[in-house]
Amino acid sequence: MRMSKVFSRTLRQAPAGADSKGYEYLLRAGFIKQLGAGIFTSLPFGFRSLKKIEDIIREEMNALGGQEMSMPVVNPADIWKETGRFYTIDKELSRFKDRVGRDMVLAMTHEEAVTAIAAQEIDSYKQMPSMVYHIQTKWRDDPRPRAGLIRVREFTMKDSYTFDQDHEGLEKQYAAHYSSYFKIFGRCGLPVTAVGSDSGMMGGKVAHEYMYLSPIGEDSIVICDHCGYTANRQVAKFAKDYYPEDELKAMEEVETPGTATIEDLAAFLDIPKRKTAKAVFMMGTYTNEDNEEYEKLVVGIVRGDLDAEEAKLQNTAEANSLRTAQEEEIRACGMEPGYGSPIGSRNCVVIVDDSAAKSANLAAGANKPGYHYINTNFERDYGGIAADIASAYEGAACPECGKPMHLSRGIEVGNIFQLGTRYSESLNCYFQDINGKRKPVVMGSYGIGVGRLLACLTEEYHDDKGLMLPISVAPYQVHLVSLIKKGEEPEELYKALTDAGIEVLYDDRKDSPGVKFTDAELIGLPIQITMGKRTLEKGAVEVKLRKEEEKELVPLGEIVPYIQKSIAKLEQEIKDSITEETL
RNA sequence: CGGGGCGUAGCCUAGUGGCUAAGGCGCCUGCUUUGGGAGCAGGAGAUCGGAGGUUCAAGUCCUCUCGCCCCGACCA
Repeated sequence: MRMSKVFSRTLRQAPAGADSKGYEYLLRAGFIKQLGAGIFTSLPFGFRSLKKIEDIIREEMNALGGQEMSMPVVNPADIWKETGRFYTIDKELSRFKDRVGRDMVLAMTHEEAVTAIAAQEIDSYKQMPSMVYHIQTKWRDDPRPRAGLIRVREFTMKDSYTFDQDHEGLEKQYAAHYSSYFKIFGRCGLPVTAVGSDSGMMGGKVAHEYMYLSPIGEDSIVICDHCGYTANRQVAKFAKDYYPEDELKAMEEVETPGTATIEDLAAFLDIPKRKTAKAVFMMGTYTNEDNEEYEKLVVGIVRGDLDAEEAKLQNTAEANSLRTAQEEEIRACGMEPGYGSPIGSRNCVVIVDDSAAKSANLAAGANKPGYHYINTNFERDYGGIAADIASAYEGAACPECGKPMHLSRGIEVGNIFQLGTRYSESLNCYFQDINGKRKPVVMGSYGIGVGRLLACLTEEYHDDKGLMLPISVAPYQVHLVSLIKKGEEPEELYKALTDAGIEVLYDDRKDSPGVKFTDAELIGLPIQITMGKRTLEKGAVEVKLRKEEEKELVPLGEIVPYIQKSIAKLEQEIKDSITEETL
């Protein structure tokens, strides 16, 4: 490709709003262009990188026996109604009506579509195990897109789906994906950590997320350096201390003026925070049998020294979603904000973290401003579901080995879910087993955000001059900078390299050397060749790797094999860095 | 959905009631220049996001509206 013909242009200044370096360089180097909030065009450079990522994914999916296909972005709403997600997912799912008034949705994922198709294709155990995938556009009307390609509304996702006759088969395909994903991210050069995760709207039980650790990440993940336990904070377990006591003391109301927070209460009563119980009030959205939505107050109780984890609370409460409750809503259920506890409450779901359930004689709100009870005890004084709803914190004890864990920020670039039979049952995707028995197909679902992966790579691979993407995903392999005004040498070299199958971006522009060098660093192709009068007189060109400072003088006659060797070496470095990971 | 910020040429910005909206980068033409974002000369490019209003006069003030960014809520 000739720089003089490239459709996009490089920018000297970052457009306003480019808040991270990776995003800034993607814009400045002309990889992407924003069209609306969370809506981006991939310009030719960006498109080439994305295609390379897709090809890596494609190869690895094919290696697992996946069959590529393509499912439609627009789905009839019926199938989404059958699985219930038409009703349980909020505005993130865009709905519209076609010309005759039929409900339609823009697919934000394809469990419904793939299951509906599989229901027609699969009817025998002999057809499984089976796996299909596609790399396709998704639309999710996220309330707040941000950080360039990290969180967008329209994006490309690889999603694969597995079909098995039993759970054992699913586990095999799941484990195969688990390893395959490490290979994919490894081949792209992206370091990732797999963490146990919340299955969220997907349903199902087992799920992992692949996290690129970065301070700009929006997820908090918990890591035990000692034994390797990792989990998204939304589901992270940790070893809790309990404080049972032999004697359950009598509950007693005490006046505690101005103690609406746990800190104030503990100080006022002169007790440690762990001797108190904290209440969080959320409004949960539920769906009844007629698919009508209704709200119910969800009360989470955790011991005062811990915090509640909303995702855990939502899962335990089996709510579609949670939002912070307003004061009137709390009072309507017989509780008092700031002085609240489930004692005497009504019409609400009470979830009690085991930290509070298994600790005795805690101080809790008396549901009356300025008053608390002391010596409250779960089951004696109030009921509810005992579960783990506490949030893991920096230094919390590992649930596996007991050593302190730490928190990190991460960006989710991929996820894998064991769906089970949730979708096959609701969409009637059944098969006959070897005994002729009808059973629902056991499914798995596996995603990778292609654009987000590129965004993470640009966060990982840049310096103060621009991008430096790994050769496996860079838009071209070689940047040929010509400083020659007259003569056919640059054209000949460009042709020789291209003829040898090397991907070359050839800067044939009339601009000054400074402009060309700066652009070459900004775009950051892995290998840079400079052809100038200075070295051409000696019959040589200069070769430099983007990530290194040293320049090499290479005679023109040897340049093609030299570059081929450099490419092979860079590719080998990536291969060598890939570690095998198994579940 | 709550809070904050910003919309002036492809990009960055100035202009805070008064003459024909200013500058830098980029772009076009010509000449010169060519190993680190060149120089000179000439030129094109803006219904100042949109609508309404106040005023003798609005990019500037007011109202509404649309869009974008950030924080929070939310989210695979």
